[in-house]
Amino acid sequence: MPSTHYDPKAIEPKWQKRWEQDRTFRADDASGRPKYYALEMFPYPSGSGLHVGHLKNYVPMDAFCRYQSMNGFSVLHPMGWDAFGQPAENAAIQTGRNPRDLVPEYAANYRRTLKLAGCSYDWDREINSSDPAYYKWTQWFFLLLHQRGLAYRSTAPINWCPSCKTGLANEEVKEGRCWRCDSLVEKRPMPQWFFKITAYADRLLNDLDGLDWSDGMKEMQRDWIGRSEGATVKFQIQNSKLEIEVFTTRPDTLFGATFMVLAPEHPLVNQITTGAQRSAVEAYVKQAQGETEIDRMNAERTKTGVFTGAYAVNPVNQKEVPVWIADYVMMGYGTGAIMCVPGHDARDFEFAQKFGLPIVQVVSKDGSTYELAQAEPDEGVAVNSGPYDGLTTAEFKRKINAWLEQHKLGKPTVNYRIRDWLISRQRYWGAPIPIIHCVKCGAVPVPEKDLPVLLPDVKNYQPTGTGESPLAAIPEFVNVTCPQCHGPAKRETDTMGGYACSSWYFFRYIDPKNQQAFADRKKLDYWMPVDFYTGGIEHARSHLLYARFWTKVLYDAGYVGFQEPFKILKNQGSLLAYTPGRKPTASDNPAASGGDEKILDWILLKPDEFAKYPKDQVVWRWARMSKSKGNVVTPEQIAETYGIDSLRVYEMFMAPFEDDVQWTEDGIHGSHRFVCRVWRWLAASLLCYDKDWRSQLPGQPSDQEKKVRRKLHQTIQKVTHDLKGFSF
RNA sequence: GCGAGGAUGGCGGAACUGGCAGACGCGCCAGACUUAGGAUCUGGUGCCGCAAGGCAUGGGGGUUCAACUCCCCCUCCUCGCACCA
Repeated sequence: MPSTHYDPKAIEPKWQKRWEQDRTFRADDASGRPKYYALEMFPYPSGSGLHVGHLKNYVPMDAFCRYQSMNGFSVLHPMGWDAFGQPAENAAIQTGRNPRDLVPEYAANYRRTLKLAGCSYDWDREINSSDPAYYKWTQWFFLLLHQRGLAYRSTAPINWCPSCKTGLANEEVKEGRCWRCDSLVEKRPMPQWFFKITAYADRLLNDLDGLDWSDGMKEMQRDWIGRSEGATVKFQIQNSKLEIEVFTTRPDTLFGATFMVLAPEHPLVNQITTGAQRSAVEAYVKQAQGETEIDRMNAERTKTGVFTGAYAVNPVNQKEVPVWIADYVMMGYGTGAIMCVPGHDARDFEFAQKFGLPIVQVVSKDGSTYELAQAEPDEGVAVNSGPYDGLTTAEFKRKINAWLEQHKLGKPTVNYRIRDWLISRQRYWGAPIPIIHCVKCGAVPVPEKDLPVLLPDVKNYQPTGTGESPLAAIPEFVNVTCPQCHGPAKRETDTMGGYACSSWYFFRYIDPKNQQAFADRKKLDYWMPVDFYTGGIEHARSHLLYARFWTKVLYDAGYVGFQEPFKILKNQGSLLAYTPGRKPTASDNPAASGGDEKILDWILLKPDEFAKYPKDQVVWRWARMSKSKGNVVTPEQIAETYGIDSLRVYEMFMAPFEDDVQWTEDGIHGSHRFVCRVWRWLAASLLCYDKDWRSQLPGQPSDQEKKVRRKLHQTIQKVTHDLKGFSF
């Protein structure tokens, strides 16, 4: 009989121990029950441990899993560690210790806190992506992609973080800065491995329609894939055999193309530039090279450019059009060259005005011609377009595409914004790329039987900055024989970026100890796909895109029978803590004096600074809870004062799962009182509980009894409805 | 600029397919218990009004017996992308 006094310190350890002993949350592969796979994005273990903000993700899913389990589902709810990659390695570098030693310590700490928080994980399935038994299969995936022609090596200018000293995928660059350290990213040409995610662009786009994800999330992926339909058109250089190919979404405006612009890096620039213009062009190219990505991408900037001296011929009307170079054209998109229609494109209009280039109207609202005060990008009726006058934009596009194709001057083309996934990292802490470079045979994949390629244990793991990973300094690792010709060869020394590990981890939970395959097919068929996935929105364009890509590759190769790994996805809001900071001064903002730092509007005060800082100048704000801001509350603290259940109630209840929550001590106090009240009420009810209640039911219930029963069922209905909607 | 989401008491937020607006928590008010209360418990609490009653879901219009919910216009907020041709 429970006491009417609520004593979490007696209740919670008792049950946590029981769960541990009975392995209550073990997922059964052969229960015969319908399955439910619930997953939270696995964390990278860091030294600062878990705080109550992290639990905002884990606790609601935990409650939901318990509910599903009580409803008869066989629930798979696993946990593991995203232990390879920059986050873990940077943390290790900061503490001056080896990530190999740190990861297990940190993981143990996380595991302890999650158990304290009462989370119902099947710990028998715990995984660690830096474990050779795990990364063997990460390497196997590399080989699978390689075998299917989806992994290739290329020397192209890539994103380079000068502080982390490694190449980065496009998805790891935010506003021109490194995702881990915020440094401005540079361009460096280096031989690197890429995964051909662009080959899956259309499928990644189309299959979004069937997913139960938020509109915002799907839209972010659509934007990132960036499909646009148009045409490629060839322009002949006057008095030359050379031609410039452009991509345009508006082939119907060809008659209004009065000049062309090439990106400064375009390979034809050097060949077409005339003697008179050479020095001006070279100076401009040099200047453009010195600019950072962030300068280049700034749309507010006024247009600059230089005439190459060359002219091209507009294929539809044979008019000569001058060819310019300008940095508003990006080499990485389309063909790196554009035809310019100043009448109907704002950027071209600005450029034409500045350099006195002709502006011709070819689209009209009503079929009449009039003076253009600005570019008119809207669709309409063709004018000044010879035989096409009077056609609507859509008709014109159809006809001109056919004409271009017939005369071999162009063709309908689809372009994507997404680029291939750069996977090489010049860093120690990752899965070695399973490739051997042989002078005779080229890049030879390591035979599957030789996997895993073990990451050597080294003292010095710091990134070198030379463009080579620290592994290049280990002769025993580097010097091998070629698997094909058995001649001397050298191992690839780059490692894979951490996103490789997280692109398939949800498969490994299904069969975490399998040594013959990444997971058993029967088990995959039972458990996959993930029914409900939660995690941070910051992975919208990276992890979630990569994982979908790899799943489709597995499907194509016949390893799985589904094409989408995550049916339902929700992104948790953050936990915000009221945090002291100060207003920045001029010296905090080097940007104002031409530096490259971000402009700051608030600088948080660490606890020691806060103690010294004049109180009347402190500015308080709600800021995301994090160890680095010094505003964390730990689950241990709350467990001590109120008990974990009060914390769990608070985190689930204070706002919808996807919204931010402001952490207040008053709020947790209220949740605690609520839990106390429930306990007291329940304990009191149990005093009058009659086990034999069924036989006591009256044949004809009184009105009072009917009311009680109605209320009971209304409550069941409401609670069921709320839980199913992940609303607490 | 483009795209997505949002706006409900003093505060966080409920309200499923249109059907009693404001669940629950904070705060506030009153009472109980106390030497004491920044503890605990009980009750009350959208706004105006003594009351009857009236007014209320960012603003304006519309559909409907009925609108927080659907449609149109506007304002503001948050997030994402941003010279992508």
